[in-house]
Amino acid sequence: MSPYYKDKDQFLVALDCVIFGFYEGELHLLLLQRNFEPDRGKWSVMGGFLQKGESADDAAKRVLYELTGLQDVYMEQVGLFGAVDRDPGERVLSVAYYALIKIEDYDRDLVKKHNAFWINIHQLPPLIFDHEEMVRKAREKMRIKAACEPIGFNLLPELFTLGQLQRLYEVLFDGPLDKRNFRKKVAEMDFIEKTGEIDKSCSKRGAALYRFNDKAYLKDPRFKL
Amino acid sequence: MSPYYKDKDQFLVALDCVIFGFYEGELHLLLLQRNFEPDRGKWSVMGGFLQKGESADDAAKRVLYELTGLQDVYMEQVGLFGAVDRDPGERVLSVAYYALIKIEDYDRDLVKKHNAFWINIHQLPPLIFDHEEMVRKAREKMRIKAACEPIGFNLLPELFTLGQLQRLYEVLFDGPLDKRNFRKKVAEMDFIEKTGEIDKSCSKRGAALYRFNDKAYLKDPRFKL
DNA sequence: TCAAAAGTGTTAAGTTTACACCCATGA
DNA sequence: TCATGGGTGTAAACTTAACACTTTTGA
Repeated sequence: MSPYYKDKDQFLVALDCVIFGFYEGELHLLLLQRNFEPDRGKWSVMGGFLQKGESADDAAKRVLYELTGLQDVYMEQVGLFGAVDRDPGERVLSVAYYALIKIEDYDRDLVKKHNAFWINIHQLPPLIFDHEEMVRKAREKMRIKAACEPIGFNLLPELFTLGQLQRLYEVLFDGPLDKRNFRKKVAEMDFIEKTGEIDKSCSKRGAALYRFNDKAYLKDPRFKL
Repeated sequence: MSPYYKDKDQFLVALDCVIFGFYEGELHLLLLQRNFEPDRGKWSVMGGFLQKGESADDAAKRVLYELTGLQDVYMEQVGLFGAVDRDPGERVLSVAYYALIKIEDYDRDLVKKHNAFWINIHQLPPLIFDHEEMVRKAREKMRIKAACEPIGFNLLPELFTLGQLQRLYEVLFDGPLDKRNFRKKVAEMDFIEKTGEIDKSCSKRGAALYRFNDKAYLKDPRFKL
């Protein structure tokens, strides 16, 4: 180490990943029931340690991959959690991220192996350390982003109905939306494309399936629900 | 160290502080021209290293205090900057913060001692490492916050004119505001109080001085410019 | 006397909200 | 046949944007 830095303290740095999924009209988090110490049996978000030679963003992707087998996932940093006693065992800094995943895609075996479960966001158990604050901040940050950028589509399948889309935004913004007003706005966004296909699973009548066209969005990025 | 953590890598952690100030109708940053290695002579934001036994937030306050002599300053975390090669000398993680200070309050001697200068935000020199990205993200985060919470007052003196306030928000939002519309909105916010005092320094005619009443704001926090 | 910033209301345009009924189908 | 979610338009309320002249006073 260069002399300039050599008398400075060094720290363990963890990555913690708040993983959002959407199914059955509800927002869920992928949480681990720890089968290892410390705090065996308690609930936490998925974490791991930063390693020499990897960036924080890469480490967060690795941690997500280890649990879900997914790559190229929408992730954002929530921030650094740096309270001295946040981990009672040892001084550990943690960088929290959130991820939005399509819930049909993840690797069931990996998740089972980690003893992880999808928990409805309205029925969260107590979490270890400062993980509840991480979840709160992740949700808030995601909500703000979702209000002005079309990130919600990362939580939906490739093809989705307007009913699903509306329900997603009702859950994200935590309040009912008017169906006609909602559809009026969607119709104005050219990057939300009707595919011609019909979904028969959600309703008896069947509903038109739509797709988010990210190239069209980049050409004309006007999003506001 | 407990056995569970002992084989994990450890990291140097820096704090970097993007310090905003407002005077002469312009937004400025307090930047250091480094008179020490590495990168002597180059420009950077104020930084320091995290120490054992202090939280990241406390360390950021310390770093700000060391440069300005100010305490109880509005600060927000921008995020962790964790690229592997961000500091070419050594692997150093950095947690960036931004601070909003009343520019008439800081300690001139400390600033001089650190070889720091107020630089107009539109005339920034190249900065070392990833400090330009820190500044960009800090500005963006501050802008978003300033749009829905009354944090701008941290950049103004206790007493200010409506002209100063409007100019501040024009600078923050980077565009002209209509004077009559602006004043109409300010008049609706009961926590922006006319003091009865008159400022004669900004104009020949004199302008009414206002004050931000934070207790009144907490009672009825409706802010939107 | 004039330059410079302070102060003051109204109208048009645009956006948001509220609201109710028919449709197609599987059970 | 009925319960379920899909699909559709209009009018009122509200918000935002545009706009010009008078006042005061120090230089």
